[in-house]
Amino acid sequence: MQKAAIEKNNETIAAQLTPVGRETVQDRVYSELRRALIGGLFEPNQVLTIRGLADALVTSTMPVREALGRLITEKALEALPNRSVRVPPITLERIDDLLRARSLIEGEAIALAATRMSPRQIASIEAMLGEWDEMRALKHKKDIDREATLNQSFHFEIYRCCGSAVLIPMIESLWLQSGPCIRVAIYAFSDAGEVDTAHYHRRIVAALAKQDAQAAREALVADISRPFAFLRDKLRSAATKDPT
Amino acid sequence: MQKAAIEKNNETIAAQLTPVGRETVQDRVYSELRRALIGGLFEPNQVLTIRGLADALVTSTMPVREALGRLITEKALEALPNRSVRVPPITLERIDDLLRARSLIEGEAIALAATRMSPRQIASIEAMLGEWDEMRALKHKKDIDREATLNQSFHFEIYRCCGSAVLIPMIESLWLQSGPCIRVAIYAFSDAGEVDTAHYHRRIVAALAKQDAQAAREALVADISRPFAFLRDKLRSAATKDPT
DNA sequence: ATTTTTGATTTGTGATCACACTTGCTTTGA
DNA sequence: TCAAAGCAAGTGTGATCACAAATCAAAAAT
Repeated sequence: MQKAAIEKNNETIAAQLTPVGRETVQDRVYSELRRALIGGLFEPNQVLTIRGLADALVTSTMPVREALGRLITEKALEALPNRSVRVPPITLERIDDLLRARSLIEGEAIALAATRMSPRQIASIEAMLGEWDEMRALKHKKDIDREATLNQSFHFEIYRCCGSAVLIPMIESLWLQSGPCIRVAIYAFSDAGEVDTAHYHRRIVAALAKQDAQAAREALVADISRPFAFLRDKLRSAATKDPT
Repeated sequence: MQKAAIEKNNETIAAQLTPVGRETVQDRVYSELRRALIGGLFEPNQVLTIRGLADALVTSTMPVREALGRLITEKALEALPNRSVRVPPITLERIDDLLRARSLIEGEAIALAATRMSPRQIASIEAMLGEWDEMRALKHKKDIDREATLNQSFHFEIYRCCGSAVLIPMIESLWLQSGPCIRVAIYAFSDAGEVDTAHYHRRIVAALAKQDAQAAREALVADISRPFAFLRDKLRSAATKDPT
Protein backbone atom coordinates (compact mmCIF):
# COMPACT_ATOMS: atom_id res chain seq x y z
CA MET A 1 0.00 0.00 0.00
CA GLN A 2 1.37 3.36 -1.09
CA LYS A 3 -0.58 5.34 1.43
CA ALA A 4 2.19 7.79 2.16
CA ALA A 5 2.71 8.47 -1.55
CA ILE A 6 -0.96 9.20 -2.12
CA GLU A 7 -1.00 11.45 0.91
CA LYS A 8 1.96 13.37 -0.40
CA ASN A 9 0.44 13.73 -3.83
CA ASN A 10 -2.75 15.11 -2.33
CA GLU A 11 -0.75 17.59 -0.34
CA THR A 12 1.09 18.93 -3.35
CA ILE A 13 -2.19 19.35 -5.18
CA ALA A 14 -3.75 21.06 -2.17
CA ALA A 15 -0.85 23.46 -2.00
CA GLN A 16 -1.45 24.73 -5.53
CA LEU A 17 -5.22 24.97 -5.43
CA THR A 18 -7.04 27.79 -3.74
CA PRO A 19 -10.21 26.84 -1.83
CA VAL A 20 -13.27 27.62 -3.88
CA GLY A 21 -15.54 28.41 -0.95
CA ARG A 22 -19.26 27.79 -0.72
CA GLU A 23 -20.79 31.13 0.01
CA THR A 24 -24.56 30.91 0.02
CA VAL A 25 -26.81 33.36 -1.75
CA GLN A 26 -28.00 34.55 1.62
CA ASP A 27 -24.43 35.38 2.60
CA ARG A 28 -23.92 37.38 -0.55
CA VAL A 29 -27.13 39.29 -0.02
CA TYR A 30 -26.14 39.95 3.57
CA SER A 31 -22.69 41.20 2.62
CA GLU A 32 -24.11 43.37 -0.11
CA LEU A 33 -26.64 44.98 2.21
CA ARG A 34 -23.96 45.51 4.84
CA ARG A 35 -21.75 47.18 2.29
CA ALA A 36 -24.59 49.40 1.20
CA LEU A 37 -25.45 50.36 4.76
CA ILE A 38 -21.92 51.14 5.88
CA GLY A 39 -21.37 52.98 2.63
CA GLY A 40 -24.46 55.05 3.27
CA LEU A 41 -26.17 54.04 0.02
CA PHE A 42 -29.44 53.90 1.87
CA GLU A 43 -30.81 57.03 3.43
CA PRO A 44 -32.06 57.18 7.00
CA ASN A 45 -35.81 56.57 7.15
CA GLN A 46 -35.80 54.81 3.78
CA VAL A 47 -38.02 51.74 3.87
CA LEU A 48 -36.81 48.55 2.23
CA THR A 49 -39.09 45.88 0.81
CA ILE A 50 -38.18 42.25 0.46
CA ARG A 51 -39.43 41.91 -3.07
CA GLY A 52 -37.85 45.19 -4.13
CA LEU A 53 -34.43 44.12 -2.86
CA ALA A 54 -34.87 40.65 -4.30
CA ASP A 55 -35.49 42.16 -7.71
CA ALA A 56 -32.55 44.53 -7.39
CA LEU A 57 -30.23 41.70 -6.33
CA VAL A 58 -31.73 39.24 -8.83
CA THR A 59 -32.65 36.47 -6.42
CA SER A 60 -35.80 35.18 -4.85
CA THR A 61 -37.26 36.66 -1.71
CA MET A 62 -35.94 33.92 0.53
CA PRO A 63 -32.30 34.95 0.92
CA VAL A 64 -33.34 38.58 1.24
CA ARG A 65 -35.78 38.09 4.07
CA GLU A 66 -33.26 36.10 6.07
CA ALA A 67 -30.58 38.74 5.50
CA LEU A 68 -33.00 41.48 6.55
CA GLY A 69 -33.85 39.55 9.70
CA ARG A 70 -30.20 39.34 10.60
CA LEU A 71 -29.66 43.04 10.00
CA ILE A 72 -32.65 43.86 12.15
CA THR A 73 -31.30 41.88 15.09
CA GLU A 74 -28.05 43.82 14.96
CA LYS A 75 -30.04 47.07 14.89
CA ALA A 76 -28.66 47.98 11.49
CA LEU A 77 -32.26 48.10 10.31
CA GLU A 78 -35.46 48.72 12.17
CA ALA A 79 -38.69 46.71 12.12
CA LEU A 80 -41.71 48.96 12.17
CA PRO A 81 -44.97 47.83 13.79
CA ASN A 82 -46.38 47.64 10.24
CA ARG A 83 -43.91 44.82 9.72
CA SER A 84 -42.09 46.91 7.17
CA VAL A 85 -38.40 47.59 7.64
CA ARG A 86 -36.53 50.85 7.29
CA VAL A 87 -33.08 52.19 7.93
CA PRO A 88 -33.21 53.85 11.36
CA PRO A 89 -33.70 57.61 11.55
CA ILE A 90 -31.01 59.91 12.87
CA THR A 91 -31.74 61.65 16.14
CA LEU A 92 -29.53 63.70 18.43
CA GLU A 93 -29.84 61.15 21.22
CA ARG A 94 -28.90 58.32 18.94
CA ILE A 95 -25.83 60.13 17.67
CA ASP A 96 -24.51 60.75 21.17
CA ASP A 97 -25.43 57.22 22.16
CA LEU A 98 -23.55 55.71 19.24
CA LEU A 99 -20.51 57.89 19.79
CA ARG A 100 -20.35 56.95 23.46
CA ALA A 101 -20.62 53.24 22.71
CA ARG A 102 -18.04 53.43 19.95
CA SER A 103 -15.59 55.38 22.10
CA LEU A 104 -15.98 52.86 24.87
CA ILE A 105 -15.65 49.69 22.86
CA GLU A 106 -13.34 50.72 20.06
CA GLY A 107 -11.24 52.54 22.65
CA GLU A 108 -10.89 49.35 24.64
CA ALA A 109 -10.06 47.39 21.51
CA ILE A 110 -7.30 49.74 20.45
CA ALA A 111 -5.90 49.88 23.97
CA LEU A 112 -5.64 46.10 23.92
CA ALA A 113 -4.17 46.17 20.44
CA ALA A 114 -1.54 48.70 21.53
CA THR A 115 -0.07 46.20 23.98
CA ARG A 116 -0.26 43.27 21.59
CA MET A 117 0.68 44.49 18.14
CA SER A 118 3.89 43.08 16.75
CA PRO A 119 6.34 45.41 15.00
CA ARG A 120 5.41 43.56 11.83
CA GLN A 121 1.75 44.48 12.26
CA ILE A 122 2.56 48.09 13.04
CA ALA A 123 4.70 48.31 9.93
CA SER A 124 1.80 46.97 7.92
CA ILE A 125 -0.48 49.68 9.25
CA GLU A 126 2.10 52.34 8.54
CA ALA A 127 2.49 51.08 5.00
CA MET A 128 -1.25 51.31 4.57
CA LEU A 129 -1.13 54.93 5.66
CA GLY A 130 1.63 55.61 3.14
CA GLU A 131 -0.31 54.17 0.22
CA TRP A 132 -3.27 56.16 1.29
CA ASP A 133 -1.32 59.42 1.19
CA GLU A 134 -0.07 58.61 -2.28
CA MET A 135 -3.53 57.94 -3.53
CA ARG A 136 -4.75 61.16 -2.06
CA ALA A 137 -1.90 63.10 -3.61
CA LEU A 138 -2.57 61.64 -7.05
CA LYS A 139 -6.25 62.32 -7.26
CA HIS A 140 -7.31 65.92 -6.92
CA LYS A 141 -10.93 64.88 -7.09
CA LYS A 142 -11.90 63.12 -3.89
CA ASP A 143 -13.31 59.63 -4.14
CA ILE A 144 -15.41 59.40 -1.02
CA ASP A 145 -16.27 55.73 -1.37
CA ARG A 146 -12.67 54.69 -1.74
CA GLU A 147 -11.74 56.93 1.14
CA ALA A 148 -14.37 55.33 3.37
CA THR A 149 -13.28 51.83 2.43
CA LEU A 150 -9.66 52.60 3.25
CA ASN A 151 -10.67 54.15 6.55
CA GLN A 152 -12.60 51.01 7.40
CA SER A 153 -9.68 48.73 6.57
CA PHE A 154 -7.34 50.91 8.61
CA HIS A 155 -9.48 50.72 11.72
CA PHE A 156 -10.35 47.04 11.53
CA GLU A 157 -6.78 46.06 10.75
CA ILE A 158 -5.93 47.53 14.14
CA TYR A 159 -8.92 46.10 15.97
CA ARG A 160 -8.11 42.64 14.65
CA CYS A 161 -4.97 42.78 16.78
CA CYS A 162 -6.87 43.21 20.05
CA GLY A 163 -7.29 39.45 20.27
CA SER A 164 -10.91 39.56 21.29
CA ALA A 165 -13.41 37.48 19.33
CA VAL A 166 -16.19 39.11 21.32
CA LEU A 167 -15.39 42.79 20.85
CA ILE A 168 -14.84 42.74 17.11
CA PRO A 169 -18.36 41.65 16.10
CA MET A 170 -19.71 44.32 18.42
CA ILE A 171 -17.61 46.94 16.69
CA GLU A 172 -18.86 45.72 13.33
CA SER A 173 -22.40 46.09 14.59
CA LEU A 174 -21.64 49.63 15.74
CA TRP A 175 -20.20 50.57 12.36
CA LEU A 176 -23.28 49.15 10.75
CA GLN A 177 -25.48 51.25 12.96
CA SER A 178 -23.54 54.46 12.52
CA GLY A 179 -22.91 53.95 8.81
CA PRO A 180 -25.89 55.89 7.52
CA CYS A 181 -25.29 58.73 10.02
CA ILE A 182 -21.60 58.99 9.28
CA ARG A 183 -22.06 59.07 5.57
CA VAL A 184 -24.33 62.06 5.84
CA ALA A 185 -21.63 63.80 7.82
CA ILE A 186 -18.85 62.83 5.43
CA TYR A 187 -20.64 64.29 2.46
CA ALA A 188 -21.14 67.51 4.39
CA PHE A 189 -17.48 67.45 5.43
CA SER A 190 -16.37 67.21 1.87
CA ASP A 191 -18.39 70.27 0.98
CA ALA A 192 -17.27 72.31 3.96
CA GLY A 193 -13.59 71.74 3.24
CA GLU A 194 -12.49 68.70 5.14
CA VAL A 195 -9.86 68.95 7.85
CA ASP A 196 -6.97 66.62 7.40
CA THR A 197 -8.02 63.10 8.26
CA ALA A 198 -4.49 61.81 7.80
CA HIS A 199 -3.26 63.77 10.80
CA TYR A 200 -5.54 61.89 13.16
CA HIS A 201 -4.53 58.56 11.73
CA ARG A 202 -0.88 59.37 12.12
CA ARG A 203 -1.48 60.22 15.75
CA ILE A 204 -3.03 56.78 16.21
CA VAL A 205 -0.17 55.00 14.53
CA ALA A 206 2.39 56.94 16.53
CA ALA A 207 0.73 55.93 19.78
CA LEU A 208 0.57 52.31 18.70
CA ALA A 209 4.24 52.35 17.74
CA LYS A 210 5.08 53.55 21.25
CA GLN A 211 2.75 50.90 22.69
CA ASP A 212 1.06 53.72 24.55
CA ALA A 213 -2.44 52.35 25.12
CA GLN A 214 -3.86 55.48 26.68
CA ALA A 215 -2.60 57.76 23.93
CA ALA A 216 -3.92 55.39 21.30
CA ARG A 217 -7.32 55.41 22.93
CA GLU A 218 -7.42 59.18 23.05
CA ALA A 219 -6.28 59.57 19.47
CA LEU A 220 -8.89 57.12 18.31
CA VAL A 221 -11.68 58.83 20.20
CA ALA A 222 -10.63 62.13 18.66
CA ASP A 223 -10.72 60.51 15.22
CA ILE A 224 -14.16 58.98 15.44
CA SER A 225 -15.63 61.96 17.27
CA ARG A 226 -15.16 64.37 14.37
CA PRO A 227 -17.94 63.28 12.03
CA PHE A 228 -20.28 62.74 14.96
CA ALA A 229 -19.63 66.20 16.32
CA PHE A 230 -20.12 67.69 12.89
CA LEU A 231 -23.39 65.87 12.44
CA ARG A 232 -24.57 66.82 15.89
CA ASP A 233 -24.01 70.51 15.21
CA LYS A 234 -25.72 70.22 11.88
CA LEU A 235 -28.76 68.56 13.40
CA ARG A 236 -28.92 71.03 16.24
CA SER A 237 -28.89 74.03 13.95
CA ALA A 238 -31.48 72.39 11.72
CA ALA A 239 -33.65 71.81 14.78
CA THR A 240 -33.49 75.41 15.94
CA LYS A 241 -34.09 76.67 12.42
CA ASP A 242 -37.01 74.36 11.68
CA PRO A 243 -38.66 73.41 14.98
CA THR A 244 -41.20 70.94 13.62
CA MET B 1 -73.80 63.93 12.77
CA GLN B 2 -73.16 62.41 16.19
CA LYS B 3 -69.44 62.22 15.64
CA ALA B 4 -68.54 63.19 19.19
CA ALA B 5 -70.79 60.50 20.65
CA ILE B 6 -69.29 57.78 18.46
CA GLU B 7 -65.82 58.95 19.40
CA LYS B 8 -66.67 58.73 23.08
CA ASN B 9 -68.15 55.27 22.71
CA ASN B 10 -65.00 54.06 20.96
CA GLU B 11 -62.90 55.44 23.74
CA THR B 12 -64.82 53.63 26.46
CA ILE B 13 -64.48 50.39 24.51
CA ALA B 14 -60.77 50.97 23.99
CA ALA B 15 -60.30 51.54 27.70
CA GLN B 16 -61.69 48.11 28.59
CA LEU B 17 -59.99 46.07 25.87
CA THR B 18 -56.37 45.04 26.04
CA PRO B 19 -54.37 45.09 22.81
CA VAL B 20 -54.13 41.62 21.35
CA GLY B 21 -50.67 41.97 19.87
CA ARG B 22 -49.44 40.36 16.68
CA GLU B 23 -46.37 38.36 17.60
CA THR B 24 -45.20 36.22 14.72
CA VAL B 25 -44.30 32.58 15.02
CA GLN B 26 -40.75 33.49 14.24
CA ASP B 27 -40.67 35.87 17.21
CA ARG B 28 -41.97 33.18 19.52
CA VAL B 29 -39.40 30.71 18.28
CA TYR B 30 -36.68 33.28 18.71
CA SER B 31 -37.75 34.12 22.27
CA GLU B 32 -38.02 30.48 23.16
CA LEU B 33 -34.54 29.71 21.88
CA ARG B 34 -33.15 32.75 23.67
CA ARG B 35 -34.73 31.61 26.89
CA ALA B 36 -33.32 28.15 26.43
CA LEU B 37 -29.84 29.49 25.71
CA ILE B 38 -29.67 31.94 28.59
CA GLY B 39 -31.16 29.29 30.83
CA GLY B 40 -28.46 26.87 29.78
CA LEU B 41 -30.90 24.25 28.49
CA PHE B 42 -28.56 23.56 25.62
CA GLU B 43 -25.10 22.28 26.33
CA PRO B 44 -21.98 23.77 24.79
CA ASN B 45 -21.04 21.92 21.59
CA GLN B 46 -24.55 20.59 21.14
CA VAL B 47 -25.63 20.79 17.52
CA LEU B 48 -29.12 21.97 16.68
CA THR B 49 -31.01 20.96 13.56
CA ILE B 50 -33.72 23.02 11.95
CA ARG B 51 -36.13 20.15 11.53
CA GLY B 52 -35.46 18.86 15.01
CA LEU B 53 -36.27 22.21 16.60
CA ALA B 54 -39.26 22.67 14.32
CA ASP B 55 -40.66 19.35 15.52
CA ALA B 56 -39.97 20.20 19.15
CA LEU B 57 -41.62 23.60 18.82
CA VAL B 58 -44.42 22.26 16.62
CA THR B 59 -43.98 24.59 13.67
CA SER B 60 -42.58 24.36 10.21
CA THR B 61 -38.92 24.83 9.44
CA MET B 62 -39.35 28.37 8.20
CA PRO B 63 -39.64 30.31 11.46
CA VAL B 64 -36.91 28.16 12.99
CA ARG B 65 -34.34 28.78 10.31
CA GLU B 66 -34.86 32.52 10.49
CA ALA B 67 -34.58 32.49 14.27
CA LEU B 68 -31.39 30.42 14.06
CA GLY B 69 -29.96 32.88 11.56
CA ARG B 70 -30.60 35.74 13.94
CA LEU B 71 -29.00 33.90 16.84
CA ILE B 72 -25.97 33.13 14.71
CA THR B 73 -25.42 36.77 13.85
CA GLU B 74 -25.41 37.69 17.52
CA LYS B 75 -22.90 34.91 18.17
CA ALA B 76 -25.29 33.09 20.46
CA LEU B 77 -24.91 30.14 18.13
CA GLU B 78 -22.14 29.14 15.79
CA ALA B 79 -22.34 28.19 12.13
CA LEU B 80 -19.99 25.34 11.32
CA PRO B 81 -18.44 25.00 7.87
CA ASN B 82 -20.72 21.98 7.41
CA ARG B 83 -23.57 24.47 7.52
CA SER B 84 -24.79 22.88 10.72
CA VAL B 85 -25.21 25.02 13.81
CA ARG B 86 -24.11 24.33 17.34
CA VAL B 87 -23.94 26.15 20.64
CA PRO B 88 -20.38 27.49 20.92
CA PRO B 89 -17.84 25.51 22.94
CA ILE B 90 -16.35 26.87 26.13
CA THR B 91 -12.68 27.71 26.07
CA LEU B 92 -10.49 29.52 28.56
CA GLU B 93 -9.85 32.35 26.13
CA ARG B 94 -13.53 32.80 25.44
CA ILE B 95 -14.36 32.94 29.14
CA ASP B 96 -11.84 35.69 29.80
CA ASP B 97 -12.92 37.45 26.64
CA LEU B 98 -16.58 37.42 27.62
CA LEU B 99 -15.85 38.55 31.15
CA ARG B 100 -13.77 41.47 29.93
CA ALA B 101 -16.43 42.58 27.49
CA ARG B 102 -19.19 42.25 30.06
CA SER B 103 -17.24 44.16 32.70
CA LEU B 104 -16.56 46.92 30.22
CA ILE B 105 -20.03 47.34 28.82
CA GLU B 106 -22.22 46.41 31.75
CA GLY B 107 -19.91 48.46 33.94
CA GLU B 108 -20.47 51.49 31.74
CA ALA B 109 -24.20 50.89 31.70
CA ILE B 110 -24.47 50.72 35.48
CA ALA B 111 -22.25 53.77 35.89
CA LEU B 112 -24.62 55.70 33.65
CA ALA B 113 -27.61 54.28 35.48
CA ALA B 114 -26.15 55.35 38.82
CA THR B 115 -26.31 58.98 37.79
CA ARG B 116 -29.76 58.72 36.25
CA MET B 117 -31.87 56.48 38.43
CA SER B 118 -34.78 58.16 40.15
CA PRO B 119 -35.49 57.39 43.82
CA ARG B 120 -38.60 55.64 42.56
CA GLN B 121 -36.55 53.33 40.38
CA ILE B 122 -34.10 52.60 43.16
CA ALA B 123 -36.95 51.75 45.49
CA SER B 124 -38.30 49.37 42.89
CA ILE B 125 -34.96 47.58 42.71
CA GLU B 126 -34.72 47.37 46.48
CA ALA B 127 -38.22 45.91 46.65
CA MET B 128 -37.18 43.32 44.13
CA LEU B 129 -34.26 42.37 46.35
CA GLY B 130 -36.59 42.05 49.33
CA GLU B 131 -39.00 39.70 47.55
CA TRP B 132 -36.06 37.69 46.45
CA ASP B 133 -34.79 37.24 50.01
CA GLU B 134 -38.25 36.13 51.12
CA MET B 135 -38.46 33.58 48.39
CA ARG B 136 -35.07 32.26 49.27
CA ALA B 137 -35.97 32.03 52.96
CA LEU B 138 -39.16 30.13 52.20
CA LYS B 139 -37.73 27.46 49.98
CA HIS B 140 -35.00 25.33 51.47
CA LYS B 141 -34.57 23.56 48.15
CA LYS B 142 -32.94 25.84 45.67
CA ASP B 143 -34.75 26.54 42.42
CA ILE B 144 -31.92 27.40 40.11
CA ASP B 145 -34.07 28.40 37.17
CA ARG B 146 -36.13 30.83 39.22
CA GLU B 147 -32.95 32.18 40.76
CA ALA B 148 -31.44 32.81 37.34
CA THR B 149 -34.56 34.53 36.07
CA LEU B 150 -34.66 36.86 39.06
CA ASN B 151 -31.00 37.64 38.65
CA GLN B 152 -31.60 38.53 35.03
CA SER B 153 -34.52 40.83 35.88
CA PHE B 154 -32.47 42.49 38.59
CA HIS B 155 -29.61 43.31 36.26
CA PHE B 156 -31.65 44.42 33.30
CA GLU B 157 -33.97 46.53 35.44
CA ILE B 158 -30.87 48.52 36.34
CA TYR B 159 -29.41 48.60 32.84
CA ARG B 160 -32.71 49.88 31.47
CA CYS B 161 -32.07 53.05 33.43
CA CYS B 162 -28.79 53.82 31.64
CA GLY B 163 -30.75 55.51 28.87
CA SER B 164 -28.74 53.97 26.07
CA ALA B 165 -30.63 52.20 23.29
CA VAL B 166 -27.30 51.05 21.88
CA LEU B 167 -25.70 49.48 24.96
CA ILE B 168 -28.68 47.40 26.08
CA PRO B 169 -28.94 45.18 22.99
CA MET B 170 -25.20 44.59 23.26
CA ILE B 171 -25.59 43.48 26.85
CA GLU B 172 -28.38 41.15 25.82
CA SER B 173 -26.10 39.68 23.20
CA LEU B 174 -23.39 39.19 25.82
CA TRP B 175 -25.78 37.41 28.17
CA LEU B 176 -26.84 35.23 25.31
CA GLN B 177 -23.24 34.35 24.59
CA SER B 178 -22.29 33.67 28.18
CA GLY B 179 -25.51 31.89 29.06
CA PRO B 180 -24.33 28.36 28.38
CA CYS B 181 -21.01 28.97 30.13
CA ILE B 182 -22.57 30.58 33.18
CA ARG B 183 -25.11 27.88 33.64
CA VAL B 184 -22.40 25.27 33.83
CA ALA B 185 -20.78 27.33 36.56
CA ILE B 186 -24.01 27.92 38.46
CA TYR B 187 -24.75 24.23 38.69
CA ALA B 188 -21.26 23.62 39.99
CA PHE B 189 -21.68 26.50 42.45
CA SER B 190 -24.79 24.97 43.84
CA ASP B 191 -22.94 21.72 44.51
CA ALA B 192 -19.89 23.37 46.00
CA GLY B 193 -21.93 25.40 48.50
CA GLU B 194 -22.74 28.71 46.97
CA VAL B 195 -21.45 31.93 48.50
CA ASP B 196 -24.10 34.45 49.27
CA THR B 197 -25.23 36.05 46.05
CA ALA B 198 -27.49 38.45 47.90
CA HIS B 199 -24.51 40.20 49.45
CA TYR B 200 -23.17 41.26 46.08
CA HIS B 201 -26.53 42.53 44.97
CA ARG B 202 -26.94 44.57 48.13
CA ARG B 203 -23.55 46.15 47.48
CA ILE B 204 -24.76 47.16 44.02
CA VAL B 205 -28.00 48.64 45.31
CA ALA B 206 -26.19 50.52 48.06
CA ALA B 207 -23.86 52.11 45.53
CA LEU B 208 -26.76 53.06 43.29
CA ALA B 209 -28.63 54.60 46.21
CA LYS B 210 -25.59 56.79 46.90
CA GLN B 211 -25.36 57.61 43.18
CA ASP B 212 -21.76 56.44 43.39
CA ALA B 213 -21.04 55.38 39.82
CA GLN B 214 -17.56 54.06 40.48
CA ALA B 215 -18.64 51.94 43.44
CA ALA B 216 -21.57 50.58 41.46
CA ARG B 217 -19.25 49.60 38.64
CA GLU B 218 -16.88 47.82 40.98
CA ALA B 219 -19.66 46.01 42.79
CA LEU B 220 -21.14 44.88 39.51
CA VAL B 221 -17.82 43.61 38.20
CA ALA B 222 -17.34 41.68 41.42
CA ASP B 223 -20.79 40.17 41.00
CA ILE B 224 -20.44 39.00 37.41
CA SER B 225 -16.85 37.88 37.90
CA ARG B 226 -17.71 35.13 40.37
CA PRO B 227 -19.18 32.49 38.09
CA PHE B 228 -16.59 33.25 35.44
CA ALA B 229 -13.74 32.87 37.90
CA PHE B 230 -15.22 29.64 39.19
CA LEU B 231 -15.59 28.29 35.69
CA ARG B 232 -12.08 29.34 34.75
CA ASP B 233 -10.59 27.47 37.68
CA LYS B 234 -12.66 24.43 36.90
CA LEU B 235 -11.55 24.39 33.29
CA ARG B 236 -7.93 24.91 34.22
CA SER B 237 -7.86 22.04 36.64
CA ALA B 238 -9.64 19.84 34.13
CA ALA B 239 -7.03 20.79 31.54
CA THR B 240 -4.09 19.89 33.77
CA LYS B 241 -5.76 16.66 34.83
CA ASP B 242 -6.73 15.55 31.34
CA PRO B 243 -4.34 17.16 28.85
CA THR B 244 -5.99 15.96 25.65
C1' DA C 1 -8.78 -6.71 10.09
C1' DT C 2 -8.62 -2.40 8.10
C1' DT C 3 -9.82 0.60 4.54
C1' DT C 4 -12.67 1.99 0.66
C1' DT C 5 -16.80 2.23 -1.69
C1' DT C 6 -21.54 2.36 -2.15
C1' DG C 7 -26.18 3.55 -1.03
C1' DA C 8 -29.84 5.33 2.00
C1' DT C 9 -31.09 8.89 5.10
C1' DT C 10 -30.75 13.34 6.95
C1' DT C 11 -29.94 18.20 6.57
C1' DG C 12 -29.60 23.07 4.89
C1' DT C 13 -30.86 26.11 1.01
C1' DG C 14 -33.63 28.34 -2.30
C1' DA C 15 -37.95 28.81 -4.91
C1' DT C 16 -42.79 29.08 -5.04
C1' DC C 17 -47.39 29.37 -3.41
C1' DA C 18 -51.32 30.68 -0.33
C1' DC C 19 -52.99 33.75 2.93
C1' DA C 20 -53.63 37.76 5.80
C1' DC C 21 -52.64 42.38 6.50
C1' DT C 22 -51.60 47.00 4.96
C1' DT C 23 -51.97 50.92 1.88
C1' DG C 24 -53.55 54.04 -1.44
C1' DC C 25 -57.07 55.25 -4.52
C1' DT C 26 -61.62 55.22 -6.31
C1' DT C 27 -66.34 55.28 -5.65
C1' DT C 28 -70.31 55.98 -3.02
C1' DG C 29 -73.28 58.34 0.15
C1' DA C 30 -74.73 62.38 2.85
C1' DT D 1 -67.87 69.22 -1.24
C1' DC D 2 -66.23 66.00 1.83
C1' DA D 3 -65.88 61.99 4.71
C1' DA D 4 -66.62 57.02 4.72
C1' DA D 5 -66.87 52.66 2.54
C1' DG D 6 -65.00 49.56 -0.87
C1' DC D 7 -61.72 47.79 -3.96
C1' DA D 8 -57.20 46.61 -5.88
C1' DA D 9 -52.29 46.40 -5.71
C1' DG D 10 -48.55 45.45 -2.80
C1' DT D 11 -46.18 43.25 1.23
C1' DG D 12 -44.70 40.09 4.99
C1' DT D 13 -45.27 35.41 6.84
C1' DG D 14 -45.50 30.57 6.89
C1' DA D 15 -45.80 26.08 4.54
C1' DT D 16 -44.18 22.97 1.18
C1' DC D 17 -41.32 21.13 -2.39
C1' DA D 18 -36.98 20.20 -5.07
C1' DC D 19 -32.27 19.74 -4.88
C1' DA D 20 -27.53 19.35 -3.46
C1' DA D 21 -24.45 18.37 0.10
C1' DA D 22 -23.31 15.94 4.25
C1' DT D 23 -23.59 11.87 7.29
C1' DC D 24 -23.78 7.36 8.57
C1' DA D 25 -24.01 2.33 8.00
C1' DA D 26 -23.46 -1.65 5.60
C1' DA D 27 -21.01 -4.06 2.08
C1' DA D 28 -16.99 -4.88 -0.67
C1' DA D 29 -12.10 -4.91 -1.56
C1' DT D 30 -7.45 -4.98 -0.16
